[in-house]
Amino acid sequence: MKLITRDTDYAVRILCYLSGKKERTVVVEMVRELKIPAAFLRRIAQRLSKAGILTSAKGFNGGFILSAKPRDIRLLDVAEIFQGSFSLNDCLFKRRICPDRKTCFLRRQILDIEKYVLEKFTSLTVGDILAGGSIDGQKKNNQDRRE
Amino acid sequence: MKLITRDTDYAVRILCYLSGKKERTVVVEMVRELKIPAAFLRRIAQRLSKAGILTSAKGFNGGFILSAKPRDIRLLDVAEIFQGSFSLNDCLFKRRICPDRKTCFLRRQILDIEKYVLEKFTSLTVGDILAGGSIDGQKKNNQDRRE
DNA sequence: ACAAATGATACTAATATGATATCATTACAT
DNA sequence: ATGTAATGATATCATATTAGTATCATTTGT
Ligand code: FES
Ligand code: FES
Repeated sequence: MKLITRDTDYAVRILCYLSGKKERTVVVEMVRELKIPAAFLRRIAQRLSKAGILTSAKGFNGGFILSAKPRDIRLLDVAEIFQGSFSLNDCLFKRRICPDRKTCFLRRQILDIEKYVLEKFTSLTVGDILAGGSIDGQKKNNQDRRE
Repeated sequence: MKLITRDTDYAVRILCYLSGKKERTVVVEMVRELKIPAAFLRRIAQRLSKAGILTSAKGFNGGFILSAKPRDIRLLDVAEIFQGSFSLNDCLFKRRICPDRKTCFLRRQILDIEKYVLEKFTSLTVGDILAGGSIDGQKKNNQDRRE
């Protein structure tokens, strides 16, 4: 089971890479550095752009650039582009099988987990990922708190 | 995204239903009550049986019965039968893309979530689900604690 | 021997994920 | 204005996972 799908994964990489850039960056360059299949990377960049996370420019000096600072790009927003909204309890009502969803204990537990994931993914930003990767430590507090 | 797949979901229902039975119960009866497609329900019961969670008997007075008390059947064990082991961070190493997994902050976060889910699913038993569904309240404490 | 049950297993269908390919559009440079 | 370098939009294909079906073999009580 995957919490993060490949597209999201690639998207995060792309965003991390672009965090180090001040100017627009072209797909071929990203491909060179990130080793992601070109056509796929392009489509991902396009979706990020459409979602407003990247800003793009066509034509000669075109390319992609972050629309916001790394620490203002939340993992949740990125993940939702590719994986839809995070709702973990598709479990039952969809097909109306659970006898009584109001009192369903299992459902409450899953909602709890969902809440936890949501909090993590909301507080986690591209900036955090970058900082955690190189600097390490100290960054732990802002997500060690639930509710 | 689903944390619990349909098979697991059905399995839990089956287990809950069988919790109310002292004698072996036959597939057709479960189908009648649970409205799960017969062939599918049967296959699920068989897998539960193979995993030792149900005990089965062939032939005339055959059927399925719980192998243990409801409160000793953990959701984790059930889920793992149908969904494999719970590891949420398939994210990267599989294809060796993440530059440095030792310091990867994102990975640490996902491991955190994984741990949380594992704890919930380990402490949650069929007994809890039953109790939560009918009695309500009071049962909350044993899973409101992480780590 | 027969009927009632599960055991084992192979198959099909639908959906989600991962990846590719192609044509349209824009923008700069000459 | 024309060519080229870029992204935009979209259609298609491939693979994996999930959901569900079908069938034959085996066991057991009467
Ligand atoms: S409502 Fe989801 S398991 Fe009961
Ligand atoms: S190791 Fe999984 S995101 Fe870096």
